[in-house]
Amino acid sequence: MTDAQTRTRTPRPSRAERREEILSAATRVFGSKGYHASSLVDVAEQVGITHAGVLHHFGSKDKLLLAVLEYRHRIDIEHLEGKPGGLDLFRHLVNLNIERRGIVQAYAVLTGESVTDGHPAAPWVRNRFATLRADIAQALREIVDAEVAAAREAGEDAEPVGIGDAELDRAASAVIGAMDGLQVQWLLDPAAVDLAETTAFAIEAILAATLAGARRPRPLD
Amino acid sequence: MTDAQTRTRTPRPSRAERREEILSAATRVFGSKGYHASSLVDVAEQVGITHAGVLHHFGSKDKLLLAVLEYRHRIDIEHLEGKPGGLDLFRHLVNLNIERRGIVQAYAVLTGESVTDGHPAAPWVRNRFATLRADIAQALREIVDAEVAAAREAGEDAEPVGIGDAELDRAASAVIGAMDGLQVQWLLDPAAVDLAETTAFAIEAILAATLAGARRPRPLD
DNA sequence: CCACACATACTTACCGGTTAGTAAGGGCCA
DNA sequence: TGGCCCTTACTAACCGGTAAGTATGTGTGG
Repeated sequence: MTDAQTRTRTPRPSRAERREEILSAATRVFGSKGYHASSLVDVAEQVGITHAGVLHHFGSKDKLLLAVLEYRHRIDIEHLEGKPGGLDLFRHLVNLNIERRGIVQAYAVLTGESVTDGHPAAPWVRNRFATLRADIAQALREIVDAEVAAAREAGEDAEPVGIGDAELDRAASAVIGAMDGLQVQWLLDPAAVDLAETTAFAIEAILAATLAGARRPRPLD
Repeated sequence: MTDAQTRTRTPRPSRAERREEILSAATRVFGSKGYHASSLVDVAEQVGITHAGVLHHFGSKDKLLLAVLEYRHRIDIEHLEGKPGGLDLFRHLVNLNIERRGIVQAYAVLTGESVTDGHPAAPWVRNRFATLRADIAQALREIVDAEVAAAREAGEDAEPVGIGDAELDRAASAVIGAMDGLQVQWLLDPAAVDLAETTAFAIEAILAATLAGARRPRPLD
């Protein structure tokens, strides 16, 4: 009151700032130890408060987890800006994971944990997979359509039968699966797996197989 | 004492039988709830004893976990008998997972959980990945060699440059990753993913890309 | 065939520690 | 002064692990 410096001197974090601090800490803790193995005390002492202080902001541990997931999702789409389509989406996905090991670990741990019975993150993860599957299928559709159109324009003799939604969904699931599975291997043994290279290889392989299926009626079997 | 029925009436399970009962129950519990979220009481009451009885047989919760992993591994290789090589290995791997959802869940949960800091199952899972990677790389080697030899014999003009171990390891990692990642998606939403079909598709795609790489110097980039 | 010695399998009881969540009050800031 | 942030203090539950006692065997010597 006496002077104006109180305004910016020791700005006690506003509610929103404090919440972000807690969310950031919780992301770190949940990511490194998993949800069940983490405690509110772990999270709280990283922010410099007590675990009751955390509960003051988020009510319960489950609610904090969901807030963390939403928080990460919000960050992700902020970094994404204008959603890339087609091949750019895959380039983006490959690069995204290399940036920070912590983020990869958080996703891998929480995703793996979510398949346990009645896990609070299960609905969120399920929904995330569905969205991701749809986005990737859409990107694949763009690539396949462009490729088929190019082949047709070039006057190829192959019949451009196109490709159904089921095949695209299948390919999208395979892409997501390869990415997630490789992340786990990489986290456990970084020296044994080159994450970026192997992920790119797997995606290219699936993409090539999908394109092949778009031209021929059926590849093999 | 008065009669002889005491001898065979309630034949208390032998040590080996009891241990198997506990291991089976622990597999079920750890698989459905994860390791950290499970308690020895959970396991014990499925066998009809107390948690101290479980500790009598296995010493500690960590040792029980490791015993469960070894137990499952032993069952797996018993079912495998003479190790199949080449394409048979992949057929086996695809079919293995469809048999029982519980087993898939146990592997998925424990594998995902193992990437947390200092998890007791981490060394075991890491070693399992290494072994699996080597086995699959070997199977791929057989397939590629056979294919290249056939192409050469057919007098193709393509240069059969063969393929290096690094490429095989990369492909093997991709195969394992796709399998594991698809299992997680399937566990979370069985209606959204056809596990067998999508896994087969992914493996075929990676196999085709590997074979393509064995003929041409480099596919794309 | 039996009695005794011993080992095994388990139970009951308890320990120290940790958990999420609640209640109430203190202190800072407008 | 009044409201918000957070701490202190606490509860009830649960955890893995230990210790000690008990029932159920099983092997052995007479």
